[in-house]
Amino acid sequence: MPELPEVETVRRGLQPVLEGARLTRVQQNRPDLRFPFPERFAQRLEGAIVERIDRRAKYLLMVLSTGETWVTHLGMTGRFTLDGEQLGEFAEPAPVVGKHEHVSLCAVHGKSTTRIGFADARRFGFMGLIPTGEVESHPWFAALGPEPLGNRFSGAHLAEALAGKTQNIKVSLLDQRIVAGLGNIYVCEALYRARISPLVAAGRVTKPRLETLAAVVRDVLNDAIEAGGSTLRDFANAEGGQGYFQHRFDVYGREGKPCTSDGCKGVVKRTVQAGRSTFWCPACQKR
DNA sequence: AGGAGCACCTGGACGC
DNA sequence: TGCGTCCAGGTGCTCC
Repeated sequence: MPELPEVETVRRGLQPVLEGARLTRVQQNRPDLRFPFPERFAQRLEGAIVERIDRRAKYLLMVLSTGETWVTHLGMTGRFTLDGEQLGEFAEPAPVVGKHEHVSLCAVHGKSTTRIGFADARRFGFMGLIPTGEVESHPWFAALGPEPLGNRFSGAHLAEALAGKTQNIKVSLLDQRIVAGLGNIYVCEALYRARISPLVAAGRVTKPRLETLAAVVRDVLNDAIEAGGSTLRDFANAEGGQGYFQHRFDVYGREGKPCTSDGCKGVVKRTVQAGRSTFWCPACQKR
């Protein structure tokens, strides 16, 4: 399930193939994903050169020579494949490429051509084409909070954004207006590392603890990006597509298992908040 | 206005 | 084995 680190891993994997490449043979296989594709989507990509690939929160931004930016959100199960091979795989079985492939195209870079596929079984992903100068003001981006790995994200920012909030800290951190790009997994992991209870009201977390939280959010994301990088290297080195990477989490998905903290006798608990599973250690995360 | 709840979608896990 | 049920979850919508 792609969260920010997985999207960043995919970005880095696409970069050498797409940047500077001309898009050809673009094929769109259905009218919609989560939302309808833009009008004349394939025609507007055809022949364009990808100037660079950026990322904002969990969105990939392919900046095109045509003045438009091709925006892709991977949703839950969106994935790019290069020449039919999986890119940036995380703890999931190899996909059946083809069955759910909704977009395919070729990236021509000098004399080499790479076939790129986009598959998305659950179709929670979506794509857009936005004039490059209007990306920031587009509804998908206008209200987004700061990048958790950027300079604007800090304990002070959290203190300001969460002041007076009675909503619990777990659900608040999932709010993309407060910080953009955190999903369920890394919010659980970050709260665990910061020893903050997911149940506590966001506005009641003290400033020093928010400083810690901001720091561990960066750590947890950077660790995952690093792991993703090694996944990509393994993937590139692997013959026959072996070597899928099983990302390790301290609490996520570990209900009933012992807490991994030194000396803690706690057991990881699953609690549902706003319809989402929260995994946490009630012994370590007391307030 | 902020927050809660739900729709969207499919595959995998699990129980009988 | 096969069928039914539940669960995963990011975003955007509706409703209070």
